[in-house]
This record gives sequence, C-alpha cells and structure tokens, in this order.
Amino acid sequence: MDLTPTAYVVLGMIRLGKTNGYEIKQLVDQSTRLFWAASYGQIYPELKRLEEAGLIEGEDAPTGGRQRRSYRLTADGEAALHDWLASDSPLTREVRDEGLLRLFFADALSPEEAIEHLRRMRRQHEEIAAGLERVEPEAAESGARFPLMTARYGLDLHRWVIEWCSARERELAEEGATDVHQAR
Amino acid sequence: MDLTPTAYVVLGMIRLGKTNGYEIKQLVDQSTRLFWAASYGQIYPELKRLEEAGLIEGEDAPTGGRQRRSYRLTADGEAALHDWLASDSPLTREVRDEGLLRLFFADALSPEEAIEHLRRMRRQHEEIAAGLERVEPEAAESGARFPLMTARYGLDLHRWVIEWCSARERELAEEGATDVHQAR
DNA sequence: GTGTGCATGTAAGGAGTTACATGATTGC
DNA sequence: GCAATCATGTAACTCCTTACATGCACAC
Repeated sequence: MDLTPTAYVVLGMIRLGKTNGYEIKQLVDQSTRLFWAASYGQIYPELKRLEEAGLIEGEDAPTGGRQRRSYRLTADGEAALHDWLASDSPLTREVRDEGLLRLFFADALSPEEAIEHLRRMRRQHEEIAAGLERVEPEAAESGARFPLMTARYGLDLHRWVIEWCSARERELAEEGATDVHQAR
Repeated sequence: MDLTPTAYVVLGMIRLGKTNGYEIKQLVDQSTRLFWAASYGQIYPELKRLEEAGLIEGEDAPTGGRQRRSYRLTADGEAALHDWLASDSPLTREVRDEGLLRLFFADALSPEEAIEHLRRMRRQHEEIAAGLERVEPEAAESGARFPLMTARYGLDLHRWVIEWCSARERELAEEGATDVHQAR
C-alpha cells in the first residue's frame, strides 16, 4: 500500500480538522499550494482510495438537502501519516520555473530585453509574496506551529528572490551605462 | 503551433551548440535540470515535432557505423525562440517539495523528530549545492553569461535554504532545552 | 429570484517518467 | 574481451489539470 505524497496531503489535512474534499481543497489552496498543489480531480478519488484502504472513515453528513461526506482518520491512518513524516525515505523535489528557464537562454536577448525579463520574474515573485503576506496572519492564529513556519519560509524565500532579481537588474543596467557597446 | 517550455529547451540547447538528442539531454542534466528537467522520452519526440514544424533541420551524421542525427535551428526556429524569451506571457511555476510538505504537517511529530526532519531537508539541499559547486566552473568557462547566472542563483538559493534549516533546527533545540515539556 | 458559495464528482487529455530494446565505439 | 560511453528510440504507465455536470443553501 504505497501512498503518494498527495495521499498524505489528504491524510494530513484531515488530521488538521478538515472533514471533506471541499474543505481540504480550500486549505491546500491557501497553504501548501506553493510547494504541493492538489486539484479536485485528485482529492475526491484519493478520499475513496484511502477509505478503501482503511486509513480514513467517511460518513454521510448532509447539510439539509445538500450532500456532504465527513471523514476522519482511523488509527491506521494516523500511524501511516506519522510513519511518513518521520521516515528518512528520499524527499521528492521537482521544480518547473519558466522564468529561470528563459533567463538561462537570455544570451539570445539584448541587454535591455534581458533586464525586462528580470523585471517580469521579479514581479511574479512580488505577487506571490503579496499573497503570502495576506495568508500569514491566518496561519499565525491557527495555533499550529509548522504551517506558520512554512508560510514564513515562503515569504522569506520569495523576498530573497525579489532582491536577487533587483540586484541582477542593476548590474546589467550599470554595465549598459558604462559600456561602449551600448552606443552601437 | 503552440510550443511547450520543453520544446524551447530543445530549441535553446541547439542554439547553444548541442546538435543531437544525446548532447541536449546531457546539458539539460547539468544545467537546467533543477528548474526544468527533460527526459529522452520527451526530447526525441520533440525533435521530430520541431523538425516537422520547420523550426529545426536535421541531417544524418553517423560516426562510423553509429547512427546519429545532427540538428540546427532554422530562421523560423531562431525567431520562435527569441519571441518566447522576450514575450510577457505568464511564466509557469510549479514546485513539488516533499520536504516542505512534511514540515507543514510536522505538528504531528515530537520536537526531536521535527528537528531530525529539518536535518534531512538540510542535507538534501547540501547535496544539491555540492552538485552545483561542481558544475559552476564549467558554466563560468562556457562564455555564455546567463547559464552562469542561473547556476549562481541555484547555489545562492540552496545555501540560503541550508541556513534557514539550520536556524529552525537551533530554535527548536533551544526551546526543547529550556522547556518544561522536555521532561515529560 | 439571482448570484455566490458549498459540495461532489468524472471524463478526456496532456505532460512526463521509467524501463526497456538496440547497437556501435572507445579505452583499458 | 569487457565495461563504459555514445546514440536513438518507444511503450506503458502515472500523475495531474481542465472542463464540465449537478444541485442545494443562503444572502441580498
């Protein structure tokens, strides 16, 4: 019974008190989204699989006439989550960053175009940081320690990237200003 | 004719002087891998698609009896690459980081286990940084400016993460040392 | 009575990985 | 002669996204 990290997202979110697919999706979108996203197309089938595997138990809990299913962890589910968290199995890490990819090939651009690209990269990270600033207070109030820690990680990291981009923009601009090539 | 970023990886690597699928894969593995990976299963079909689209031109160039196909950019291919690099279309950014994901749920761990997990995260980034230290000299000698810039980005970024993990490890350890709960 | 939010799901398709198959060349 | 490297390719599979379908509840 090999679970994917996405399965543990579901398990972990239930442990944090989210009882149905909709709530799980909402919390994912405002917390782990930046380092582990999940769509309804993953969450609902995963809930079924985990129930079949006996790691969670569901019960119908309609609100009036609106269907709703409420899940909780079983002892097995709690154990599976803990084992994963404490295990020293290799940690998946994959990044797809089109901004960096374009930067890698930026020798094909003019200095002005390269600076412009760095600005676009920076703006993207500024938007991400702004989003994190908005959700950080909620993470702080939740009482859970580590969700707040990861939110701060994201904020500090993206601020670091913003500074890095700024620094590279300045370097390129200064070179352009003093360089003879500028006058070509 | 909408191209994926992976198609532009192929285009860009050919522009950097790589002439066949094998060479492209090698350069990807020691340069863009950390922010845009690509497997043979993507590269070879992509080369065919790009040739059909007229963005590259291939010619058989066997080494003795060993088959080999050598590609170069067409004018259309050069233009497509440049347009992508200079365009302000949205920049894809996706991260899957199991280390951070586990950290997010680390309230389910004991303080000691959480510290141990931070150590594992740090070690992973130390290995990545060590790999980057090895390839950086080659990027520096290649003459291309931006591949070196992205290599340094990676190095500085992972060093930042290493420091971040260390700081969190220290915080948790100090708390444990002064906290009454430690003696439970 | 209408739009927004709550709530559950699926079908089709895209992107990417893994594993395998094949065979020549080069260095030891 | 054997291992490592050069070189090309594909089939099966997994994972995930997108788009769609459905319908209730609640606030204005």
